[in-house]
Amino acid sequence: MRASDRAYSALRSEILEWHLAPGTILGEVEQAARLGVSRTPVREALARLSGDGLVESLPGRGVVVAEASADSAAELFEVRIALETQAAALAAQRRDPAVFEGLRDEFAGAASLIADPDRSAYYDLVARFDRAVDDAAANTYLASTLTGLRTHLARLRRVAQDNPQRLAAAAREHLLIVEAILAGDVDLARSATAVHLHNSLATIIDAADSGRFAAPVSTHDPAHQIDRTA
Amino acid sequence: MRASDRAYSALRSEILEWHLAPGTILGEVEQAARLGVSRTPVREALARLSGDGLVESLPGRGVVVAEASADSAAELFEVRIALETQAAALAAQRRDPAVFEGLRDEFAGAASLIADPDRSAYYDLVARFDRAVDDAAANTYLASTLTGLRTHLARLRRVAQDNPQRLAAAAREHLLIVEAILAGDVDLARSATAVHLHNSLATIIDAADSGRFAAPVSTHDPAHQIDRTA
DNA sequence: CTCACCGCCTCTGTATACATTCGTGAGCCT
DNA sequence: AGGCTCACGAATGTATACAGAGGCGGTGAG
Repeated sequence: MRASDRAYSALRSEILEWHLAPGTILGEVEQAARLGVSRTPVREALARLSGDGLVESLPGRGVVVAEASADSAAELFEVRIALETQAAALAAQRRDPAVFEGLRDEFAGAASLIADPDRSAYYDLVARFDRAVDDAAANTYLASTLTGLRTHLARLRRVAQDNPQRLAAAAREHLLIVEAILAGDVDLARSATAVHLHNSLATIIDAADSGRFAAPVSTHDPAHQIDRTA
Repeated sequence: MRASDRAYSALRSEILEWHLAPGTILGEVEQAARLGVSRTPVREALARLSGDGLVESLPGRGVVVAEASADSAAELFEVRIALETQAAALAAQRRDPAVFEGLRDEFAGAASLIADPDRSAYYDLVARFDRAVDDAAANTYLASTLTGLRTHLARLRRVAQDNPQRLAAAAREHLLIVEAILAGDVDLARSATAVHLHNSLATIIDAADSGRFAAPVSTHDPAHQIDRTA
């Protein structure tokens, strides 16, 4: 694997998992030393992250980790609802029934996945659902744009933890979307997706309002963290 | 201006203007020599172009200019319609009337701009309209995504030349969108945008079907050296 | 004590040298 | 004659050296 890929992956997951807090300055030399590569791959990684919108390159201040707020979540969902509903509608027209029959059964039995304190199995199911919709929609622009948006979503979800009740409701909403796609019901696929995303956003806004938004998680060596309180 | 910015701008316009045909291999050394910079800024430019989706980096074959077909135009518009309608709807809610009153008058008198064989004034008006909608929608994700999509559109428009009748119709469609936004009519703004984009795509598909899509490829013009004094 | 100016110093931006990998072509073997 | 293998070469990927610009701190003056 290329050093630039490793640098990109490392920085990307650290940002998504809030090990690197918004506002953190990512100096090339510092990151190169920390990641054990030279400045060149770090530069390439930072350029890719900038393209993803995960970092901003401020003139004079270098590259900093982008902000993530409840406001930006609302903006994100204004775009995401428009695109996911379109993707669901296209998927309802073009889907391969076999794939979504499998997903229907999985979402129908998702309760056991949610019961597991480690929810990675459930999130994995959702990820497979997203990919199935993207594949069925058969639109590269749509898929790549949605992938970018979901990246930002993953960053927000980290702080606005879903509670079990919400996850159970989300599973039912997903089930309805899958059934609509299976039935080839374009309008219902669109509406069910809009409802699901509306509720998801409401959950995030709710978490933000109750103050669960501000706590960045850091399991990393504090020596590598930059003090933002100064 | 940085050398990497110059390299990016130069390559970007050459791709958009079809001076670099789809499938052209962009070797780092070759481009560095041609543009008069070293490989480092060229690498950064190619990385940004790859993020824009204007080039693809094939493993082993290097970086090649991305394809552009009528099929990809259809895909592009599936996304673009979803987002532009959303942007128009948001703009109708949040617009500053003064800006759109000015645009309304300009589109109402656009006939003279279209009559001009050099249509850059008209295209400039459309670009200002797009920016005004983006500003009014007040959504950074939406704006940046649309900017990316419009980049690809500009590449397609180059080969599917709009005819004067189509441009006149487009100006009327734009006028209706502006009026809807001014009136704060969310549904009409959405619908009028959908109609406009539907017609735009139809024009492109039509151009493709009548063979006007093929190859306006110019020869390799060494005069495209970038101006280093700028 | 505060503000402004100057200088240092670190940072980014660029160029270039080096290594590694992959494609291509030729030659040999089957 | 065709296919496989090896070697050469050119390309990318990486590291590092160098230059310029900008920020920050120190010092001096008001």
